[in-house]
Amino acid sequence: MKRASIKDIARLANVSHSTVSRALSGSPLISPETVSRIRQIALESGYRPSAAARSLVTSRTSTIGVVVTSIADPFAAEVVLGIEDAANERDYSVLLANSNALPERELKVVHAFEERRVDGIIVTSSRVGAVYAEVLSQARVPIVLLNNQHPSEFMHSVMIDNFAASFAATRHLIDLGHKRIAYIGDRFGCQSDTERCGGYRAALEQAGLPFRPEFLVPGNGGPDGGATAMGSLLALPNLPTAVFCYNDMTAFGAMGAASARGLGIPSDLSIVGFDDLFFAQFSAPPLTTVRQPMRDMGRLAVENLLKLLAGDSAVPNANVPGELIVRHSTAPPKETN
Amino acid sequence: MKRASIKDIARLANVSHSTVSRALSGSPLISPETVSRIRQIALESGYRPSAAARSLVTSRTSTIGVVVTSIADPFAAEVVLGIEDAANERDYSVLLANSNALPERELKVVHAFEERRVDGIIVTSSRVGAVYAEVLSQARVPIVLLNNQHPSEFMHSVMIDNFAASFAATRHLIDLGHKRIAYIGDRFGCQSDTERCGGYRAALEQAGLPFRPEFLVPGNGGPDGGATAMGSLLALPNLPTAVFCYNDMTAFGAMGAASARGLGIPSDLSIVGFDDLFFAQFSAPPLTTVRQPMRDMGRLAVENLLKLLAGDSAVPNANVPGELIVRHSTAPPKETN
DNA sequence: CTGAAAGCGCTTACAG
DNA sequence: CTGAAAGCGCTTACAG
Repeated sequence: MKRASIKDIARLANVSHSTVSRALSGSPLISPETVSRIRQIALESGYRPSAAARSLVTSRTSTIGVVVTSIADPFAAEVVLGIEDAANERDYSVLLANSNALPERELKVVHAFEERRVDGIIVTSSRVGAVYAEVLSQARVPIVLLNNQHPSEFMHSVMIDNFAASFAATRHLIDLGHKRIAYIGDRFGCQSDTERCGGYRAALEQAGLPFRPEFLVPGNGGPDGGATAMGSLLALPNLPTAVFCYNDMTAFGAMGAASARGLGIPSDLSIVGFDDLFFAQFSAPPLTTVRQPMRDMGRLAVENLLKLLAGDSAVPNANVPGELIVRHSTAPPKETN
Repeated sequence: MKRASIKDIARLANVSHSTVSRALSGSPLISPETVSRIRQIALESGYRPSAAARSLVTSRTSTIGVVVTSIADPFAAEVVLGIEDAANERDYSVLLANSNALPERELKVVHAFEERRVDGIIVTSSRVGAVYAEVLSQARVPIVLLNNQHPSEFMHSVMIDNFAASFAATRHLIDLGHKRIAYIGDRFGCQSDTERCGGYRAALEQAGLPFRPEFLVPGNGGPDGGATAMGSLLALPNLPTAVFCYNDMTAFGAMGAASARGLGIPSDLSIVGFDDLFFAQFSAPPLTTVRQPMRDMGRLAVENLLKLLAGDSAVPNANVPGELIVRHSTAPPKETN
């Protein structure tokens, strides 16, 4: 049994399908009685307007495309929750796609979004390089990048304030009395990493602490990278007493590696993460970290996207502050040297 | 600048738009030269077919709707990753919606899916009651429930084998020498909970161990529920030496509460979870748990949905085996009593 | 207040 | 092998 169309309703109501269309869309032209009669019939017949037919004429789909590297990444998941909530409130739907960081997938995803004529696109914490930026802009719709480098003036962005948050995280360690503080980063060259590292170095400098190149080691954003990086830090002749990590995942891996070598956290080594994933409160020990308001950032991304869609030409890029959450992975250093 | 349509290509190629349509869709009717000429022009003009226009005539959208309670739930996120991967491989897109366990959201989501004419729907680990089942079936498309009760014969389901997996988990504790084993469940009445509890009791019975009603306490699927439940367990005059938890989240909360009261895990108390979330390896201590192949279950859900869509009337409900993963939250009990 | 007509961008019988 | 025509389910000027 096919779905009822506007024509079916028209027949039942003895009016033209134009009238049905108007009545259902709340046009003030139609008489109140006609409207309620038509609405009643539509309700009874389980009528649902066809979004496809409507968007064919309005050339809007009320859907937004969201690309994440992987929805299984807890950061992305929280952001997407915020996106979907905000979208839903405004009667937008979200088309979700994982790029898996594969260029061919990224391409395919954008094609799918183009064919489905999404009204706008949000890209979350992927590494949007120049090539992908080019591909994305072919979709000719507003694009909001979340925690991404913003390579082009055509793309709006929502970013955590990496510099200030990292400064505060490092400052926390310094205030505790640490003088030998290391930084485990992401893969080299990613903008967030550069900015977080910048905040770390600025805090060191402001406190008059020397910057030691051997205390700066790259990771890969995951626990394995954190573990490996911690390994090379622990091979140093002079160990750090504290480590600021690019993100929580990195910190989890780093803590695991340090514990495995018999170091107590925070007694021997303090650790700070970045993100405040849900699990940061359950790690061993609960992690001191910088909270990113992930859901709010997701919401903000859709709000700004919608403004862009509405033709607002002056939507400023958003810079969102982080918040230091002190838990049990940080403490004063053992000996004051 | 508007997107090129089939008519624009037709004009450029000096053919009718019917020919363009056929050439682009690979119809064998069109001569090879014409096909490649048209394809070339389409490529140059950045042509993308309009999914809306196509689905208006084919009445298929190549879109599947996915409802989760919350995408921020790591279980749901892993499942959705599997769903999206499998869908993408078959050139389907996924429309994602969070119900937040709110009836009005559930209703709205289904309406959105209906208007967008999704080809099928997957509902993940929500509590699909009779009312929602009714609402869902109004969409008149195939529905696959993942780890949900299957209230109607019209809905296909993919389920973890709760009974066997819980039996194995409890059996592991028994083999370790535990005789006083508690179970922290989900909210009362959920089917997964009933089945997991069933496996627990069957293992007890098979080992000749008495079932103690006071060792059976409900949670709520989250860490807070696990913590509360652990609290009431620890108030008992005779403590259990091991606790099997409904899921990992519950176990995390339970472990936290036990540790907070000075109990060593696993020295004083063994804990087993269910799910094997990514973080189970990073908890304090790393959690012994039952692994659900979440991504594969997601993939299976779309495979079966697509079979249903293809008109296959005999797609059997899937029962997926879990796998016990032994980590460090379980050990033999202290004193053999 | 209501209707007839055109058109959004496709696919697909029906003719040739 | 190709084209003209109809139609999918809507919205929206244009008339009345």
